[in-house]
Amino acid sequence: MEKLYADIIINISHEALDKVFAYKVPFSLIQDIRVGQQVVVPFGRSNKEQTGYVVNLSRTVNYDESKVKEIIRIETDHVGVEAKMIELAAWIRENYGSTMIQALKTVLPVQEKVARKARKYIELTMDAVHGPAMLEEYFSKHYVAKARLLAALLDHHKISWEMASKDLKISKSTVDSMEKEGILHVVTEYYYRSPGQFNAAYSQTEITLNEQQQELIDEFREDFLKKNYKTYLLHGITGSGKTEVYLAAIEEVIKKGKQAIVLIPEIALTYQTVTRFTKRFGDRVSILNSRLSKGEKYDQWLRAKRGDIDVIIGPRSALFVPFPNLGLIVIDEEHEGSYKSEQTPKYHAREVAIKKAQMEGASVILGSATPSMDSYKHAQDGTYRLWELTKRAKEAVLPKVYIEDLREELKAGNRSMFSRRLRDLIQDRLDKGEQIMLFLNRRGYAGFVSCRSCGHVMECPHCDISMTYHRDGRLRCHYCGYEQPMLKVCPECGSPYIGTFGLGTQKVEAALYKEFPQARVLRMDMDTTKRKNSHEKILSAFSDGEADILVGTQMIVKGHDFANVTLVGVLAADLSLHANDYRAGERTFQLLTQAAGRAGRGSKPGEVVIQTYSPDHYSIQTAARQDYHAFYNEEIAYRTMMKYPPVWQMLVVFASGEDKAWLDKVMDAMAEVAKHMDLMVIGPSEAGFGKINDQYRKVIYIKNKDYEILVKAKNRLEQWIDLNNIRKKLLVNFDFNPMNSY
DNA sequence: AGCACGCCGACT
DNA sequence: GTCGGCGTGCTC
Repeated sequence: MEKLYADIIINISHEALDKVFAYKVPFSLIQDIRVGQQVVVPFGRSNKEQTGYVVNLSRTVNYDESKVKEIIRIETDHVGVEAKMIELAAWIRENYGSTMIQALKTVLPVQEKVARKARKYIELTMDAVHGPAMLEEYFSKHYVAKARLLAALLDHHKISWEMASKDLKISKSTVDSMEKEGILHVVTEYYYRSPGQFNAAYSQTEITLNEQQQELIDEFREDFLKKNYKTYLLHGITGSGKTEVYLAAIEEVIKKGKQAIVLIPEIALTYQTVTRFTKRFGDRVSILNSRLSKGEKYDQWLRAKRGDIDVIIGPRSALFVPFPNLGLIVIDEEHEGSYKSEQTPKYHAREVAIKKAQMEGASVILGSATPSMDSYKHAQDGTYRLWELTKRAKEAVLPKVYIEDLREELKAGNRSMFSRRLRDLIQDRLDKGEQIMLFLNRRGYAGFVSCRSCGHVMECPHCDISMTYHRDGRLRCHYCGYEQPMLKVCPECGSPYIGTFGLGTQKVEAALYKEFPQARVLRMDMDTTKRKNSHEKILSAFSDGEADILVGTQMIVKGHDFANVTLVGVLAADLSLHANDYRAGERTFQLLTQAAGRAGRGSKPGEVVIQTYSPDHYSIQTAARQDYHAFYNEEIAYRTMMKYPPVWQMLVVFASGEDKAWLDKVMDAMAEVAKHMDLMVIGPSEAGFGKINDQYRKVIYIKNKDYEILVKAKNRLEQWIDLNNIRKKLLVNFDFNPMNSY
């Protein structure tokens, strides 16, 4: 039998973990060894037994072969938290395409700054009477390091490890030997860095459920007690009280001594949402978000592992919090694109959650007012249990929605960005002292710059994408950051008539000041929310009535309740409708439905104005009627016809590199490999942005009805890539059922 | 992290 | 010569 080697990550939780060590697989283990397994290996000069994880298997080693040791045994009975995580990482690697190290890094927390969570002290244990005598002895024996340390300890009793090593230049071996002599003691004080910004008062208020909600919870309880762990899709219109259902389900799970993970899109991870959980579960809840430092994140991880908390709330990555006895994973706003990772492995949190729940015996609740096509199809198939909440909890009525055709506005001589109806309604609300939200799916002051004479668009020389005009008079590329001053004449035809087009939030703000000079306007977009907490500040200012109109991008439509908002305007629904990927219709429907749901959350009825150039499009029509089922039926017909997910499955092979000829050659060859597997192959074609940072980019789309077959195709291609050493010159990525366009 | 190796001063 | 503290660097 051939020789086999394994790359192994040693399970010492330290920086040294970030490295693989090569070991030989003994003949007796060749049959059983697999990637992701936990093994015991001899490590270091003393050949101390260490636990490690198999990260890769190969026939060759690139290390001095005489120094390669053999694996001692495979650890089989280990069921620790880490082992579960490793298993999940192995699944992610297989199903999304990445190296085992990349998969492990997504699943295990970064531990590089762990040391700082603990303060180490050196404390004198020997009594003060014997101390000076000991010091004398050290001096006489010329034990300089020991004497130095003891003298300091006699003075201060307790000194920090940092001071001892930096100021006194004491090494660890000195401390160790003195500890053995019984002179001192090393104290490690651990403390949690608490994120602490959501310390809402704990008030054990009973959750009051309406009849519909209660039925669902009864069903959940029954399934849960029978250990019948399912995935539930909770489809509830805006304001139908999905959060109450989550809270009640979590309560059931905690009662049985299990823990819950709550995933929320980062953008919706706000004070309002988190407070509802902290009020209910007090300090047994913790929060993860991107604003936490690595150390803070690690501490939340540790608290979960130790059983100090029952509920963790966070974005996608909170999925990997190591609860000892997981009972439930809730995914709120499950249709959100942010649940799909943008980095390799490009996993979808929903799918990983379901896998994890299956591995650990837990239930999953997916919640949304506008479920993703993928989830709703699973619910229709019966793979998920469909729960529908149809009643608005607080007797609020659905808003009245107007669709305004912008083409008609232009014909009528209205060249403003506000339709006549929207303008009238804004004036009406300003007069009544009610609030308005204007929603725009774009950021920045204005869009691209083009020539009005010849139509030439100013593009980034490195990225093939149009540059954006900024108010400081410069043109910038949003992809690579290239910038240049605004041009005076068109580089193509020399015409001086060049200018900015498109619609940005700043432009809307300016137009509002012009048309409604008395209105107080707040703007919320990427630019105004860059600073920490600025997001919260803007929202609370608006909530407190410090402004009449809130103008913003997507981020204003996510789950914020403002009782006094009675008018919502969508300024250009087409911006998301004509994006060049197959999910554009779905995204537009979701966006419009959510935006419309913002109007009339209080006692006053709301109105919504949707401005568009395509008033007859089904995404816009069905969103206006808040009719999810009608939208689903239209959309699934389109997906079926076009062989798009979720009806068909799609694998994107993306590659980029400097050498265009080589890229072309490799992509053509990979397309051939896929075609030989009898798969439907589209491309290779140039990516939407054919060149970014002087790297050429190409994609291949592979489609099949069966996901498993695409996984096989990915494995075959990975094999081919390794065999031909493709990764030396090209970056190759796999993406299943992509959420964004290439 | 843990551990062994090797340098160097001190003592018999 | 030899003993032992102390600092350094490596671990497949």
